[in-house]
Amino acid sequence: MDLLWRDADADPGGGTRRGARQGLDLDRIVRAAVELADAEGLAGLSMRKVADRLGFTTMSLYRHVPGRDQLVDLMRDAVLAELAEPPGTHDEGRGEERGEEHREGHGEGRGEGRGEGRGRGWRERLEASARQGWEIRRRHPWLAEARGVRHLPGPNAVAHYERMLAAVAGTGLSPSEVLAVVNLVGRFVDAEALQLVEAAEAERRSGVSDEEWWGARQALFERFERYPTITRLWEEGGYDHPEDSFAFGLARLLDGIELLVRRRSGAEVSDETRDETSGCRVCGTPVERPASGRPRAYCSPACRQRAYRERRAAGAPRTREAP
Amino acid sequence: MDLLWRDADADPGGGTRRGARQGLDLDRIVRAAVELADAEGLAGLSMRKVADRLGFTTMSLYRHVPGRDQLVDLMRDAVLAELAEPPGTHDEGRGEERGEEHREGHGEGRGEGRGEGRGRGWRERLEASARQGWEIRRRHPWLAEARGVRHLPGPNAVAHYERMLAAVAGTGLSPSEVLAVVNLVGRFVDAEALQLVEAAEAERRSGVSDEEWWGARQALFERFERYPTITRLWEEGGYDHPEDSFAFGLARLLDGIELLVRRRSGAEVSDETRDETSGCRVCGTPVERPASGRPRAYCSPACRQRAYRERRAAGAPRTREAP
DNA sequence: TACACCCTGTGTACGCCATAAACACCCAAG
DNA sequence: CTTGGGTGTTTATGGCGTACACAGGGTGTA
Repeated sequence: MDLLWRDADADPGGGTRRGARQGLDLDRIVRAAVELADAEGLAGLSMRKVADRLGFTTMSLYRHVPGRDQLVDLMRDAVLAELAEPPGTHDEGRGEERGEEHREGHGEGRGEGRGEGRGRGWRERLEASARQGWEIRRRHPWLAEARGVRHLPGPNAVAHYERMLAAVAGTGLSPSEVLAVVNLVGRFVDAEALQLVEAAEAERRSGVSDEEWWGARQALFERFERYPTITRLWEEGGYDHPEDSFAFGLARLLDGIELLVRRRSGAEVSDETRDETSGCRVCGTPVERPASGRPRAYCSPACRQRAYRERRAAGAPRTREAP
Repeated sequence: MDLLWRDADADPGGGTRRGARQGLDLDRIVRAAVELADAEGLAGLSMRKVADRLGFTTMSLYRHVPGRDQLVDLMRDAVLAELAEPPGTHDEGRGEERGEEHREGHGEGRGEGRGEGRGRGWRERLEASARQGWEIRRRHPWLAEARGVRHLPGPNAVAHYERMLAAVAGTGLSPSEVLAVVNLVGRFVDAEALQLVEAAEAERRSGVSDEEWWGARQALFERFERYPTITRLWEEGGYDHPEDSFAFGLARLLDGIELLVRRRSGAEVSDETRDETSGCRVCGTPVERPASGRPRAYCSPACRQRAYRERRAAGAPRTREAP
């Protein structure tokens, strides 16, 4: 914990920090561990291997890190630093290389959205955060494996969390709903990344076991005659050109969340929220914008009326039980 | 693999199966292992402990099971047998006790839906499958942990998979979309269960480390002053009465999927699909049913018109390429 | 300058894990 | 009776995290 949050504290540089050479060092350890985990997965990470990689004995690590679990916590946060700032906030040019290739598929039809202004749409921002998390997990798949153990959030993790919350906080959802939404999306990203790990793992253990694996698979698919739907989908080629499961899932998820947001607010939509939503405020049906005049907010009189009724009735956002 | 799928094969009962007492036995091993994992999690499962629990030496297990991984595969499928049949298909009353308490919150407003007929709604069926998976994972949280390793699906897993696919297959989505939807929901259930494991794990390691843990938490929350949104949500009580994260997530997910289904088909809605959707066929807005006469299918003339236009334009249901 | 101390790195050791290999037994088929 | 396979045991190997005692060197103080 102290180690995780030791940013502004201590470390004034006055110590023995001289030749910068052979001293073991928390950062060196963490960096070596990250490299190792990148290459061999979290299961392949051992104190021994980390120490070997640095040319020290195993136990030397324990002078700097309490134990393996805490090392993983540190690795997690070290890596999460990569998304520290969505490039474009102070921090004069340090010239890092950065991958920066994302934003490839972009879900479904839903237009690119021209939101550029200060507020941007919550959906756009939430999606961006999710994609950032996804990119990081593609570079460091073990991040997803590090779930399940005692997970102390570091400063970078919290910062990312805060950013996601901030994106959703302006939607008019209740506090607990905001949290639920962000957790949901976060878990989705992790779950998706876990699938990556699974695939990588399978690939690593390839070679000898691969034929056995595919033999089993083959035998399996022969048994599948009993399962009509699987067989049909197989024959129709559903497995040949699979969807991009991350993009697909994210789109569904955001659609579902958007529906909730619409249902909840529907009414007091300030213009900031408004110009990013692309459909009827009530039901989400895409609504054709007239050639001239003010763009329509509802797809139909029925929806407009419904919105009015809700505005009348609801008043308070039903968040907590009123006294 | 052979072990996993050894259902209808062999085992005619003609062997040495006599006193039914002290022989080690695959089923006994698997059962003991499941008990152990239920109690201590997958990490606490070791060949030694399983053997000890049965009163044999460690190595004796290897006479019946190739290794730990395969044992886990067997455990998984053994446990998945609990959802073999969604109670109500032949199988004369065996009088199992069964939990059967679910269906508590049921998402949001969305009416109970009276679907009882043969087809039932795809959403209802998919949701039921998801809840089944969820219930099983609440009984056996290690199921979620067993992801990530090489995962050979057993007959029960495949049966469940088939059931979910069948639920979605009638929606008019493309084959790859059907697969993506089912995978998405399946992963969601697992991810949600993983969170359970995490909590349980934290609870198990309680006692001494708990104060340290909460101490850290406390110190953490003091740092949170830097994060305005987190602080605000905290102060507004969002963390005090959290949403049921499974129910919430599932509702969002299904909403998103339903939107896709509507967008895809929109048109040729056969009556089977129809009487389960509770809202406007196009936009999903809840539509009040008139006191007398045929229930309305659209919330507004606009939506009716839109449906008509799409019906004109689309023609074929675009599910598979027509000859 | 001398002494003490602490910080860091090391070596050894323990207990846990999965599993390979060789051995012991018992029952049934030849 | 011999023989052989199924079954359980013993012993051993190599990997893991980490506790503990120790060593050496730089530093603060006398």
